[in-house]
Amino acid sequence: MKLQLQISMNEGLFLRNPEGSELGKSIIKQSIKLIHKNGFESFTFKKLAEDIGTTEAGIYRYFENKHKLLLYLTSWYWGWLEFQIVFHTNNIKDPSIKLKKVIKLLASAVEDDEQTSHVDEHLLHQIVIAEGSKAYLTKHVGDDNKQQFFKPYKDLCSVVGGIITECNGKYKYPKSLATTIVEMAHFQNFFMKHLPSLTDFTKTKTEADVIVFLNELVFAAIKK
Amino acid sequence: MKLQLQISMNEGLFLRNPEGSELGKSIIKQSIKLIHKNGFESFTFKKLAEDIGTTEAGIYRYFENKHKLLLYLTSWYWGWLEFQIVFHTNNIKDPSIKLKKVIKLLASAVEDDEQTSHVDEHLLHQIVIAEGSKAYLTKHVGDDNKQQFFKPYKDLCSVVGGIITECNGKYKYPKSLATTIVEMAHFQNFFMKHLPSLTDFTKTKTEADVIVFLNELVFAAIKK
DNA sequence: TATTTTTGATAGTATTACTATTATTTAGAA
DNA sequence: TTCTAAATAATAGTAATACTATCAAAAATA
Repeated sequence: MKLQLQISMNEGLFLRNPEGSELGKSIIKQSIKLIHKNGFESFTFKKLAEDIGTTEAGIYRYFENKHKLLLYLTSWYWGWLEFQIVFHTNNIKDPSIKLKKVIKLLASAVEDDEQTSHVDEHLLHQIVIAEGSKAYLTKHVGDDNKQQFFKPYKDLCSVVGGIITECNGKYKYPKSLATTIVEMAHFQNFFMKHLPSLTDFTKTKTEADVIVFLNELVFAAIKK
Repeated sequence: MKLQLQISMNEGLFLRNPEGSELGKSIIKQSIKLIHKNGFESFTFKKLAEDIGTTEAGIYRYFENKHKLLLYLTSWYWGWLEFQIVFHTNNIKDPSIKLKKVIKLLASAVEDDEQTSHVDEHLLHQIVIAEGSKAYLTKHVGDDNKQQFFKPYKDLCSVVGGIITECNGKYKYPKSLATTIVEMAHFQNFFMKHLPSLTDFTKTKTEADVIVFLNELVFAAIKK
């Protein structure tokens, strides 16, 4: 049996649902490759169109602009990650073990998931590390927020915050700690790779170190 | 006596030193206002030139492109902040008190500093919160790093890391904790303002809460 | 006063970020 | 199978962006 994982997306993010056609799926697939390769700044719909073998206007029928596409990709990622977390922490009773699992999932390189054929989760994870914050670091963050574009991100943080509260109901900053974990899982990975002197992981340069750092940080903070 | 604080800048950031002329200083002054007002994405040299009353080509004589200008502004900010930290923690013996002072300086809204007439530190602080990470979240982060463009940021983190080590010489992750403090001081402020449900500061929405959160986080982590 | 440096004015190019139109292909319903 | 509607391809065009180049005027300096 082959299961297809479907992530429900905010309809405001696209003009036409890319999941609904072959062209749409190849827009997603190739945009991930292209953004990963050249970065979001130099990514254009024209280059994407050439890559796919369609026209610029063809892409615009699906996405209003490249920022919406970035929001789509990051939303997809956060939705997917929330599912991974819920799935992998299912049946775990002990909230501390759950939280450790979550940190591991957040800070580990992701393997490509066969359940979602047109999305390369490994590349997408790298994109979210390097470009993810650009989704909300804009002047229109307020408008985008009103349209619920950050809901998947918020939902994920909320899940993590919930587990923190399960660990220690008296801890006063579960949400802020959750966002700290999520952001730092990415930032420490980015720094380790590109500006290693900002981290303490210069020798090994492995995600495992980031995980230990985050674990110690979090469990010290919520210790009863 | 009026002291003028001069921050030494990496020469690779500009083509002509903006500190050296009136036009240069107004480029700095107005770019801060304009980026603060409309955000970095919609900021162009043309608009800046119109604001100042010079031409696009006039700006290009000082800065190669707007990314270099952003690097210039953020570098200036980190240099200035490092000075503030060294200055305000001078003579403090107890490293814990020092660290608290640092967290406060990092997470507090900055007042405009009269010592630097052409730079509005308050606006610049807001810019660094909202746009600062775009300075290194690029595909050319490696090249920029080779040219030492992130030295001021690294130096600041290094100072903070040093104080952490003073507090507890056995703590294994002083650098990563330092970058966590620096980044989160900004991110929590950003989230508080724009995506408040990601934080626990929804009622008061004040920096004071961020400071308490960071203090608790940091001192729990480095507790002996 | 001569000369170097800095600025202003103008022009021009390639690329980006779109919009619009029409023809062609494809897929589904009758 | 044929008709119809939807999706795509092909082409064209525009305004703005991100620059570069040139030359004259002004200002500073020697």
